[in-house]
Amino acid sequence: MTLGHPRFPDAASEPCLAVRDVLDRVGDTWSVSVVGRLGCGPMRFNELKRSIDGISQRMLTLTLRGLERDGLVSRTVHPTIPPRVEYALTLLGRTLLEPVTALSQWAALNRATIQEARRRYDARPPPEPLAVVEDKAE
Amino acid sequence: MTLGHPRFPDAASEPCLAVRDVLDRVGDTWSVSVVGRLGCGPMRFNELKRSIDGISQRMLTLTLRGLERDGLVSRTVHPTIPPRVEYALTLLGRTLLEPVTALSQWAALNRATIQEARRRYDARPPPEPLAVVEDKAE
DNA sequence: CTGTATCCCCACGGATACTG
DNA sequence: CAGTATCCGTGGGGATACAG
Repeated sequence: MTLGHPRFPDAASEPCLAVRDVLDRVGDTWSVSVVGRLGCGPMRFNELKRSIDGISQRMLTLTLRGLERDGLVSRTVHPTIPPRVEYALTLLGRTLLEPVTALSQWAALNRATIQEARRRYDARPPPEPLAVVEDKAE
Repeated sequence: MTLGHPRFPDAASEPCLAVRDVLDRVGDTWSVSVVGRLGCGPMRFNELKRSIDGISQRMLTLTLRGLERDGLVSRTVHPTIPPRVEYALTLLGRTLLEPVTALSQWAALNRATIQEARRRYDARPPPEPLAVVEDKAE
């Protein structure tokens, strides 16, 4: 039953489905950034907004709501004037930080390689004009 | 310089940006599934298509092209009739399998918890009708 | 300060048909 | 078998304005 190529454990048979779950949550444009920032400690709304480059108010709210909904982030309102709302990772949210960090390290490590591969790929001549399509002078 | 709450290493200052890179590649609907399947060994196009539930021909092609472009997947054409094309993870692609698996394990482990959190969140009464809006009988 | 509500664009991805 | 081409719907996300 030995095969000619290395086999990983079924590291990806049903786990695949599980990954999609996480990615559906964390794969969007902003969740990781938010979780990342909160990984450094609780933060207020505008503090987050300022520290995450390019995020809109709307998206920050939506992202935070999503994370809160899934129990990854807690939201604490201090009923003062002006209002003060603090967001923080929950215990669950912090455990997520680990695999995400692993991913980020992989990314940091291989970013250059990937960009190079991409560059090469893009620089390839298109396969061929296929059949010469009789470009008859109209 | 001690603060009142646990601090993670800057696990997310610039790494954040790196993560986005990976997620832009792997965060889409199908990449992880494809990489996952290929983690079990090389496969042909339709073999992949059949083994990944719900993927369309178009998306399989696009996903494979993307992964190939980034040097994560190799594409080998056997010029026979009918054509035979084999896809496989490159070395780089295999290293990606690791952090992805970590993520999938996290997902598998916490899926139930998250769904429960989600259920509770959704079952919450809407904050309030705000101010009673004088629903005067028109 | 911390949001919600609207409008609007466009990229992702499905369905289908055609080709080497 | 292994794609490419086309059409099209949906929703993610930006910009802006308004509200408690």
